[in-house]
Amino acid sequence: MDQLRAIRYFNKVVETGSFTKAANVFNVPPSSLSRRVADLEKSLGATLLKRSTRIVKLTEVGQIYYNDMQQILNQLEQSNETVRSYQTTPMGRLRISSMVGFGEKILLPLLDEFSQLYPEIILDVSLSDELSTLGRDDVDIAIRGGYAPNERVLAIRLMDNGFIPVASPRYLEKYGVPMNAMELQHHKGLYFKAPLGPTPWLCNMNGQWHDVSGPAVAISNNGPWLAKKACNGEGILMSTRWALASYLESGKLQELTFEHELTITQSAEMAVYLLYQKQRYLVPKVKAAVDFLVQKIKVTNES
Amino acid sequence: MDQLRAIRYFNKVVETGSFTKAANVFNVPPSSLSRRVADLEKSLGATLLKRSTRIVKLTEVGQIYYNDMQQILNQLEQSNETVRSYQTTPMGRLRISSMVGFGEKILLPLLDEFSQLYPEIILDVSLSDELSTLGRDDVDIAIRGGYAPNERVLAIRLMDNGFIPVASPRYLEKYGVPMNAMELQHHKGLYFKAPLGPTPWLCNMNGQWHDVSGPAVAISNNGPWLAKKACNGEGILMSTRWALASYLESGKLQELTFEHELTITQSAEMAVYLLYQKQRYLVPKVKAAVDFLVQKIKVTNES
DNA sequence: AATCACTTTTGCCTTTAAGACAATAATAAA
DNA sequence: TTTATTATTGTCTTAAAGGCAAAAGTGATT
Repeated sequence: MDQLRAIRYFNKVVETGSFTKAANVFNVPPSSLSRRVADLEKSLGATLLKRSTRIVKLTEVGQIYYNDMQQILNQLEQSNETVRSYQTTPMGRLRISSMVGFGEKILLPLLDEFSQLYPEIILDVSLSDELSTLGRDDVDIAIRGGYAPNERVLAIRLMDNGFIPVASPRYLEKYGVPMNAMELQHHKGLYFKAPLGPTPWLCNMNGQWHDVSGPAVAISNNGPWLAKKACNGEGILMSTRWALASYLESGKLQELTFEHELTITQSAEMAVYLLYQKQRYLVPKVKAAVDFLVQKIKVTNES
Repeated sequence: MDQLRAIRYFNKVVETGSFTKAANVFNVPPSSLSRRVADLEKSLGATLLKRSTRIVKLTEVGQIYYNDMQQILNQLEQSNETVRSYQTTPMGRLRISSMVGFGEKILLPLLDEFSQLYPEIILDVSLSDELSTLGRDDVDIAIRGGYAPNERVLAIRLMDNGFIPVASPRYLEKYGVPMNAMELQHHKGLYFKAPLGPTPWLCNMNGQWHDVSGPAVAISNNGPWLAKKACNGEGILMSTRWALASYLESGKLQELTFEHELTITQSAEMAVYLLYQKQRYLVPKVKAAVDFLVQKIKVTNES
């Protein structure tokens, strides 16, 4: 029995929920799938699918097996790709996932440049702040704020992701420039909502954490909208330096500095990380993109 | 092409270093392997093996591919086993790895009992203090001191693994009972050598770490030998409570207590952990052993 | 309750791919 | 150079998967 073929059939049946539909995908008659899946079940000594004429659904062990096989097929495909593309020119579909703010501001412009360098690479970019995206190896490169999820994944620190407080000159004129962190409690706040919740204004003074958040004027996960409000003088905003760079340069917003630095989390240092699977660095398209992004972003950031 | 079969052939050729030898394993003519491996190479568009009449060796990408495939075949086999043994009585080969001290003192006696409960399980026990043993999924259950290596592995805390200082009554008579940790520096030391190096006598006094090791009389990774020396009054020994239990009970050795507790490492709390892969808990033999060991050891330890 | 529509399964034949065996080619060692 | 060993190639046989049509099963419809 061609076990792998049987597994591929089985998986497709699960995905489509039908022998007939799965058979169409492979361009073979449904009878073939029926036989192969039956072979597989026989060889495992267990029923994987509960069939009736209308619906096909997984048994309990079928579910376990399906999950495992999905992962194995995935790994196998990746290994094959690694070998096939070994020492070839970068090409093919490159799946990149990034936080939306970073993606819009920094990644996409860089990728335009990247596309010109490697026209044979087809970019497939997803911007999302959901954390789950790298979960199941469905992406070649991910850009996230913080943490390396596991040992097989390599994390490269791209740039600082620390939040800084800013306000428009107009706002500061009207309400005064806060002289120390504690005073912020009496200022209007524009709060960025990160995937893990809103971002309070925190300040560590002499080993003690203080929440110095002022009353909220607006809360959103949309950075540009909050930035616009800040420019309008509607309140003080904490966001990342890279997201605010253009406003700071044009003078529409200005950074507030305090003796005791502000942050938005008590936990470790914030940074933007590029993540990829160690093994996949061998695939030319992945290597090209990792090298390109790291070089471009680090240079920009360190100059 | 039966890709999986080709991969199995390829892997065996790598392992045996010969098409002929590998062919004998599968009871097929060498020509079959030659053809299948050639098919595989063609489908990957890469040469995996550098052949000559005398030696067969991996190419660079062949090495990469071989590593990947070894892991994939392993996973596949485990998944198959999971399904096959689902809801059956515990049976088959169960591979257990343990630290030697713990293995001899505690694990092996328990396993004798376990064997009587589950006669269909064939035990395959390796005692070793090397850390690498769980590395590549070559074991069902591992028992180690500390740390859960990665997310797919589950760690259950079995018992405390803290080191306590002991000496024989004779020694204490002759050299005096040390009244505080600092005095230990003038006492003779028997040092256990853990896999990560020897185990100094450390003491944390008011937030400050002090190395209070005395001059060494003997250093070894063999606990019983050191214990015997301690009984002979040759010096003070630090070892785990479970390893010393019998000597303490018989009065051959007695525990030394100090205001500031002694340890052998500055890092986190020491404990013995039972490790296994989450998924594999579904396999009856693994579940049976995990449940049995946890229950037995926890009960013994908490009573 | 009976029929209908759709899907899976079974039977039978065809096609494809892997195994068997002998012969050939290649090469490291003697 | 010869020899012994090993991988490869050619040809045939055997095993396994595909194709097609008919049958069986089942949820939905009338």
